[in-house]
Amino acid sequence: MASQVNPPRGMRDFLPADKAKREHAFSVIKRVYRDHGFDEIETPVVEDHARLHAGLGGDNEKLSFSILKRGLGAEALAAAAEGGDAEQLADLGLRFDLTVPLSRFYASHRAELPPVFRSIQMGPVWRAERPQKGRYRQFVQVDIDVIGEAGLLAEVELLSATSRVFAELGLTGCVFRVNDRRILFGLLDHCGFAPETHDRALIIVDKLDKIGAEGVVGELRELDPEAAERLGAVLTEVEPRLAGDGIPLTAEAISAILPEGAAAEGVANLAEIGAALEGSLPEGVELRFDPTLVRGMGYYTGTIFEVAHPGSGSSVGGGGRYDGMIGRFLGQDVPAVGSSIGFERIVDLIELPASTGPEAVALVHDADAAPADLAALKTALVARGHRVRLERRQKNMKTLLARVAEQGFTRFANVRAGERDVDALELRELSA
RNA sequence: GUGGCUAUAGCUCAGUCGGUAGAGCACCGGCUUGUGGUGCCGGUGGUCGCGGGUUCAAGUCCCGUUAGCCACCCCA
Repeated sequence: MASQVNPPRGMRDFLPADKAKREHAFSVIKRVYRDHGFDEIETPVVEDHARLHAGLGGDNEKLSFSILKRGLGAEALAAAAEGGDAEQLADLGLRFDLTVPLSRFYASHRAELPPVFRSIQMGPVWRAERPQKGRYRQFVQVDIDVIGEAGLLAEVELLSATSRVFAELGLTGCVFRVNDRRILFGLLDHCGFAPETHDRALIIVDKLDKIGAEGVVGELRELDPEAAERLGAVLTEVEPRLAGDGIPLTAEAISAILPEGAAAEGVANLAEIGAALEGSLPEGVELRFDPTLVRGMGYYTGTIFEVAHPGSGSSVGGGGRYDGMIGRFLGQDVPAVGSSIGFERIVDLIELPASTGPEAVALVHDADAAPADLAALKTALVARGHRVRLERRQKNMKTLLARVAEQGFTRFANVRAGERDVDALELRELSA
């Protein structure tokens, strides 16, 4: 095995069939988002090391790849080694998400952008994680964001566009689990958790689907036994509902499951979003309230959501409102909501639809056919709208024809040496 | 970062109790077929992931290492 020629760990090469499927998904996503009024932008794949480590990326910061400064000499290396500070060797890093770069982009170009800016970003990001199924060290993210809209219209636009993407890709059965950070914090307050325990409490609540209500309460007791019991009463009621059909995103259903008077602001927000989206969601997409949805990123301030699909063990998308983040770069708070699609994970779920374009033709020619004749025949067929592939005749026709059929060719013609008339070619059916 | 499984020909895989490696497919050649999707015969191709160790002898047993897969953590 020539392992030396494999791509770097956790990164992949894509063969033509893989690439075709990825491009299909890519084009569907881009078209739907553009149709919904979002504009595509692009930023560099590297950012300042300091900006990537400004505390906005959560755990992802620790997983970022750093780029060595150019022209480092022996003295600089020695100084860094002596100081024990590898950081001073790197001034740039590969981006680990698209949200930090977008915030920088917006702060930089605000004057040239509309008051409410709707962006599309599609590109690779890097994380130095241990690779496994559905998890890579280089992967593509597709983000849309609405910047400058404080009202929930932003959430509504985001969710309706994103749900349409899943529908157009043929991914039925998607469930959007929605929550609001204010509901989470309101609930913790209401149960009596001290503010300084909130972050730790949320991490525990996030495990509900893995360790169950009892497990969560057990861990929460270490923070505050009494508050843990109060929250446990809520979770015990919530848990079976989540396992069943879920909780609809309506004012009645949300209020019914939460303690009276807890997190009114967040409840109203979600209820309005649910009402606004009713009737405009595509078929096969469900909207559900999930009070245990947390999401890891610390920068979320309001609505948060995650997309689940029965064919994938992990989420295929997610996002939320992060009103404080751009202010970190701009010095002035700008409201923002973002949605990210797990491109690699949905590519694994979709099928490439059969081509509906003009027939693709393989010209199987004798070895002694003149290049000039072949070029002329090929050009003539291309001009007629065909996709054309030249294949030199080989001993095993069966293998050759099976291969071109697999590559999407639907017809083939035998070309003998001296053949120059494209109309004389017999285009025969190629069954896959 | 933690743990488990795996690694043999270009591909998919056999290889028993340790005795220096095999099949199918692909590829090449000859014949067959003859306007071509057939069949037969033969051939090329492997530092058994890499490095150590045990042994008279290691693909096989042991240790390390690298990579892949899987679970955890976290995430998309």
